[in-house]
Amino acid sequence: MSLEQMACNGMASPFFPPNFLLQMQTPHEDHEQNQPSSTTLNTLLPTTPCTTNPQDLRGMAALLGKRSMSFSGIEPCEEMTGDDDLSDDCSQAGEKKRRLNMVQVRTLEKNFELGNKLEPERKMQLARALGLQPRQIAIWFQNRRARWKTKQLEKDYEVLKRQFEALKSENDALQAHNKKLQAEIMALKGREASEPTINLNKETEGSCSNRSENSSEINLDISRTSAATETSPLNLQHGRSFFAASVRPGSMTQLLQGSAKVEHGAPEENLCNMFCNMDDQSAFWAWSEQHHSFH
DNA sequence: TGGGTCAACCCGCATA
DNA sequence: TATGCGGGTTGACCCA
Repeated sequence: MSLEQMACNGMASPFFPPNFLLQMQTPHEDHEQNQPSSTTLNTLLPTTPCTTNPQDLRGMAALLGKRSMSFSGIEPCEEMTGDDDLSDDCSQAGEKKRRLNMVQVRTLEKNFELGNKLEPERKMQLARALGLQPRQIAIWFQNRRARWKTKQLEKDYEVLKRQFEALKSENDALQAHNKKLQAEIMALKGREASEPTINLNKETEGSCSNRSENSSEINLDISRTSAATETSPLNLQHGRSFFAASVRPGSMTQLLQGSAKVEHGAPEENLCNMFCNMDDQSAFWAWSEQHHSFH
């Protein structure tokens, strides 16, 4: 006999004491546990809940939670009456979906907090304690993980959006400062042209060129720089080098390191990809705009 | 009545 | 090969 069959028949698990799950619940929940649980309800309700119209059970189900759910939980096989067609997991074929009651959901949530992966023993124990099929427990954990991931993605997106907007405003300020410096250079060049007698000695030229190489945000090739600036402030040919040079040293690393810590590594990887592959900026902007009304 | 939520299912993939 | 998981989807249910 398999574990699932044992749970299906309401047999005790060989791995955990019978009060394993109750021990994990808070006193508050113990109080609620005094309310009729799905298991104790079995003795209060007709012994054929699966064949009873769910609408008739809503009044009783309302006792279990704020929302008036239909009575939940597929009862153990031994509770089934007659020789209704049963699927492999003891549930009735064509049965209507029923929401889990508040006690079941709370217990499952507590267990999810303990660990979002479901070991077979825990699954069987939960199934037995909550009067659900082991498959229902597994499905609930799968769906719960999916919901958690969705929430996490929403959080990551919000963090990323704030960081991007901060970075963009910083970039705008630097662009403005760059333009101002270029204007000053233009003025100096104009003055230099009007005074051709001034000669720069070789030492000065060398230091000047070195400086221009080291501080790449000031490009003395005015024609090229201004053209690039006019067409697009973030023209990637020049914009990227400008971007890399103008952002404070390590600020990008800090930005990425400061992103939301998540258990799965993918979002952090995506962060890197997003910033490292900024060639397709139009796509990034479109995505950003598209997801603006995420909430 | 349309949209949101959730249990349940299906399919492909990874792994022991 | 059995099992579990993730992603996507379906259908029941609830609510404004």
